[in-house]
Amino acid sequence: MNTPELCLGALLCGDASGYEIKQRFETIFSHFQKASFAAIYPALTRLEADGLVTARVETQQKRPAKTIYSLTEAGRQRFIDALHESQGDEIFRSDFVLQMFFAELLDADKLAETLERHEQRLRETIARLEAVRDQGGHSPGQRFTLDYGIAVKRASLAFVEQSKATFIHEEPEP
Amino acid sequence: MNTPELCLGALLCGDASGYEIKQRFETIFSHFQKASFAAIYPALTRLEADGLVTARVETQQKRPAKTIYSLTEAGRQRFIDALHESQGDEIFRSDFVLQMFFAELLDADKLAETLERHEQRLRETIARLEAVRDQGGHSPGQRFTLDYGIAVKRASLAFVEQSKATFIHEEPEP
DNA sequence: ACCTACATGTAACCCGTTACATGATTTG
DNA sequence: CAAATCATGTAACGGGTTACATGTAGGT
Repeated sequence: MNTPELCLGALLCGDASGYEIKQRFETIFSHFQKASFAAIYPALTRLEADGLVTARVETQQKRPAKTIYSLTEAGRQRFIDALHESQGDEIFRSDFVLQMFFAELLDADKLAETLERHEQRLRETIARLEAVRDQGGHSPGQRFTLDYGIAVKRASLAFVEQSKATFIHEEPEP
Repeated sequence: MNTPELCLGALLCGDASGYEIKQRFETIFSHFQKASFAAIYPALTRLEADGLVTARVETQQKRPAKTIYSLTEAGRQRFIDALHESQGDEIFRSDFVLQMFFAELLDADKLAETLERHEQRLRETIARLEAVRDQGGHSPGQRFTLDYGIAVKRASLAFVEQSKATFIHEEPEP
């Protein structure tokens, strides 16, 4: 799925501006999809030209005006079609795992930092997902994605914690 | 890490042709990095021009001649530097998780197929990683990446298997 | 004074993918 | 006899990123 299609998906959760769509990518979608402003804004312009969304401008006091987009019926259908056509492909690329593959070539310091940082990130991701989950109000599908993310990240964390000793040999403080 | 840098890493495991480098991406690197022929071959040409690898042609009977690349000391150092500079970034994008997020919009059939297919893929990946691991001869770092992959994929599989009942309601065969 | 949040956009660039082209040999 | 494996490459295209540009309001 490319950015325009993902924007349709984001709008299925309710009308939103480009800025707000980006926020959805940072919260509910954050652990399985990404999109930048530079991809979202042109996508929305295009989707409007194609009749898949409609736009209206909302002026605010004390805030810049924003353009709110709504799915049209065609847009809704387009997204559902795309969902059905999707083969469920996944992309995973990890420089962390690459670093560990070549752990023997890393300085002891860098190796320790790498593991530490990765643990940290996993803990942050888990905390963020739990926070979103605990807000409640999710459909079973949405709930699945949150719990799935939490389960997988927890397994990663457990494995890293357990393997740490193999790679890091505590030195007494001088 | 981009394709040229990854090729240096692949060559750290021993001299290889472009074709053989691709095979390394399909086996030992397969669960955390990807590279296509169309990215590898130009990368190798470039690396040679930059003095990071050397090339020699090896003729074979009954097989096309192949160009074997070897890391130079500069190439080896370049890769180690890149490893140290890496922030361990990860990219994960999953259309499967997206489909599950919108599970309520999918046909019962498509939903069942989606879950089934994902389970299948997870089992295949686990089996492939176990096969590579059981060949033995890996450094602790390499071993970590294999075991990490297996641990994470098993957790995913367990979660999907356990959640299946929530989404699929077995209908008696007509 | 400075940074963050809100809000939208463009231009240049990079990297990688898809598809194509070629050709021998082995396996089913 | 078709398909897969071995082996290398190019050309066109597409998609997304980085960086830039602009401006207000509110918090530290």
